[in-house]
Amino acid sequence: MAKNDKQELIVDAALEVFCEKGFANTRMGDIAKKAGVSYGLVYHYFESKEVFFDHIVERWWKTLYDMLEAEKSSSAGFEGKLERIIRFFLDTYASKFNLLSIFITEVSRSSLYRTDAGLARFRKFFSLCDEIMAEGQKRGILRSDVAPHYLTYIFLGAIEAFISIMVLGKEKITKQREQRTINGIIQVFLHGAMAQNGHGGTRSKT
Amino acid sequence: MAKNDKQELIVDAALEVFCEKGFANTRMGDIAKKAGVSYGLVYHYFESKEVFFDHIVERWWKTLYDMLEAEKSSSAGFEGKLERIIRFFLDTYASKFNLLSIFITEVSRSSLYRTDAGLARFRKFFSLCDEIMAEGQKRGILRSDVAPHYLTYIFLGAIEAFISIMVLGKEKITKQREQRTINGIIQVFLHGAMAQNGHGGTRSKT
Amino acid sequence: MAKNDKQELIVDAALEVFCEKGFANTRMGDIAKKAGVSYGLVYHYFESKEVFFDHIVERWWKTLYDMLEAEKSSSAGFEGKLERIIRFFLDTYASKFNLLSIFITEVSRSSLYRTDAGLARFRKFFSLCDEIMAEGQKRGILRSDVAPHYLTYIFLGAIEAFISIMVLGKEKITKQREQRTINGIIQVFLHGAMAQNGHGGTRSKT
Amino acid sequence: MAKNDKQELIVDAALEVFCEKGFANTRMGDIAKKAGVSYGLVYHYFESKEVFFDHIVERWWKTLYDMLEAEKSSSAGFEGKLERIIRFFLDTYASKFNLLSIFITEVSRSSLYRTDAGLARFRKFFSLCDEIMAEGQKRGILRSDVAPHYLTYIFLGAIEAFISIMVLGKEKITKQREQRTINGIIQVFLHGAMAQNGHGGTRSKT
DNA sequence: CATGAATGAGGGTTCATTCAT
DNA sequence: CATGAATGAACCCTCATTCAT
Repeated sequence: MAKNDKQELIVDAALEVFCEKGFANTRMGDIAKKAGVSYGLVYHYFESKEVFFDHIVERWWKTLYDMLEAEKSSSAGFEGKLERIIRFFLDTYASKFNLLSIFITEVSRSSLYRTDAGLARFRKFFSLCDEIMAEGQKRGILRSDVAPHYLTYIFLGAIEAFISIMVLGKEKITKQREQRTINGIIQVFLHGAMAQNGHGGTRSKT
Repeated sequence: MAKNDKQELIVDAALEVFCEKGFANTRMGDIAKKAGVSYGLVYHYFESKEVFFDHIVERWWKTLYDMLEAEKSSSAGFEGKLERIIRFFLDTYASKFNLLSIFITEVSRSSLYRTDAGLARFRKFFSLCDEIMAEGQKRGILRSDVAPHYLTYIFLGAIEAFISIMVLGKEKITKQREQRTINGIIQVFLHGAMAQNGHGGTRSKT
Repeated sequence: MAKNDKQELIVDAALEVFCEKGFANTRMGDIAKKAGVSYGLVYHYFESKEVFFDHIVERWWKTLYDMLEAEKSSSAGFEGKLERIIRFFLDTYASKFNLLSIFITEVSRSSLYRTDAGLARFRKFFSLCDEIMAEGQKRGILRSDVAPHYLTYIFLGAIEAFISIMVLGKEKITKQREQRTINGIIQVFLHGAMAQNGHGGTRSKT
Repeated sequence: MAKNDKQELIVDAALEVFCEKGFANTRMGDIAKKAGVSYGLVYHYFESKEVFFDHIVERWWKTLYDMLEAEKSSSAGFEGKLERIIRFFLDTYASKFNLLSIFITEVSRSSLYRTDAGLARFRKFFSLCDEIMAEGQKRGILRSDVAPHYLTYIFLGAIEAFISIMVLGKEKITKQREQRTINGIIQVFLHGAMAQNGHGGTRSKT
């Protein structure tokens, strides 16, 4: 446990530093200093800077996949799935800002991740969402004249844009704002941005 | 003219190398070599690697702003504006892949750009789009129960997600695919992803 | 102790190289090679070439100040004080040639030291000597119709000229020559260069 | 004449820049800019930075030698010779500060000048003064129990110390101060720093 | 004479990584 | 486990110098 304590200490420090300075500008020494451990101990646990970073990112991808898998398998209502996906990101923003910030600024489209492995991670993320969209189509909830991955791009793109702006501006999030954001995205995603289509105003004022 | 030739040569080489390797992994020597000029000449034109990169990025931001300003001021139909915005990105993808790739992977959310100046660039980009959306609301085309910047996030987020996937996968784009993408985004953005709302299938099969 | 060993090794090597080539023509690699350590170790102990040099120079100034402070506070005879000051420089010349050579050629009047801080160092050096001269005046030993700092300039100027010539010519110094030099400076400084003033020949033949 | 104009313009600019930044920190471009000429023109007149600097320094040495030769050959009174030597430096300080500053900080003891040629320049300077001192001894004015070069060191050392302090502090010089300085140096040099030796107060209050 | 674009060797500095203690 | 001294390859940048125009 003492072992894991130190290791966790280092990981937490890394999250902070990677978030604050970015991968390229983070020194292994910065992490050690922030964690309050010696220089070499970081190398005791992680063989290299890159492996260390991958370790962190990998954990995040897994969390993301797990969440999406859960929604996919779930028998819950479709709109609820969308809501939970959005809420997942917003909750993570509130509780693990560093992690989400790293994901947005260093991973999601970084040139660091323009390898086959990186592309694969990314595609799996979108694929899982595709399947949820396809299921929505099969259930007759979503229109079928648009390919499911188009729906995915629009839905995830919207979420990412929101999160990105929040991350870059280090904005605060409140429960109220969270709900407004969820409603806004779902409203427009499902019913469109056009006026007078008869459902826009019924749900909420965003 | 001979003067600008060399400088342009260097800029083109830089676009290629920055695109291929990313800012952090680009060596000034790589750029010089690719441009077929001496090491020092790069510094004759650009005082540092960072300034050089900024120069490139700044030109891009200006192009982007100009395009959005033009749409904002234009008296054209609203849907046409949306279409031209999307088309702008897709055309740039086709004609200046390197530039757009750099924008996506190194700029749009990069930690490099998490400065006040960087944030300002970003906000101006979103702001201009906000104004177009607000105008759509005033014209009665867009629903008014959603704040304009929400619409912006969804619209631009969708475009960026499309472009990102294309950039990461280095995908080819055809005229046909371009049109399908434009229609897809506009359809879902304006009319929503839901089935049986009566306008989805009329425009095109995507 | 092993720790200080390496550091001391590097400092000694630096003294040699700075002395031989001067600050501007000294390469950090030269120092490392001369010390028999790796390139990076120099930077482990000293953050930059300039800081390293300052560290060396600072130690020297301190030694100099300490010596002058000691003479100032001492209750010894005035002529003895002058003699010990001169002897201090000649002894340092014999035992730490490199250090004194660096002081003469790189510090004492170098443009490197034309900063406020550099000027302050210099003035403190002269100030301490001023006080000793002023004390000599108060004791009635030195003439009072000349400002003490004039006396300082002449006394220290003489020492520096001697040392400079020796440094530039890399001359050997013997005990005999040391004593002759001390006598020569003191004789002329105290009794003047004129003939037939009745005290020139009594002390020694220089 | 137009030719010499440009050349002189460049030399003057060089004096300013070398004085302000020192040899090592002066860029050929700085000189060109200060002179208001193009980069390459400096090279049209001076084949290299070092040759350029030598050219400047060489002119100074010649001026110095000429002055000392003139005093040596002159049949004027000995004390007048000393006075004119001191006055020469003080006048140069007033009229050609840059030149004298460069001499003090970059030449007189610089490691740049620790070559055989440099040492030779220096020795010739001292030698000429030696001869004047020897003549003073032969005339029976100066004491003969001290070797002439000792007298030289003390006399020139005093002058250099005065000038150095003035240069480092960029001090102003007035006619009055000039005379006081001359008297002070000559008084102490000739009659010594000791009190009650019967000639201190007769000349002036310094 | 005059310009300034072009060259490229060289130097200071960084920092991931290793390893003896 | 833990430390931090030690390594050295790599990279950005400088700037004296050349030369075509």
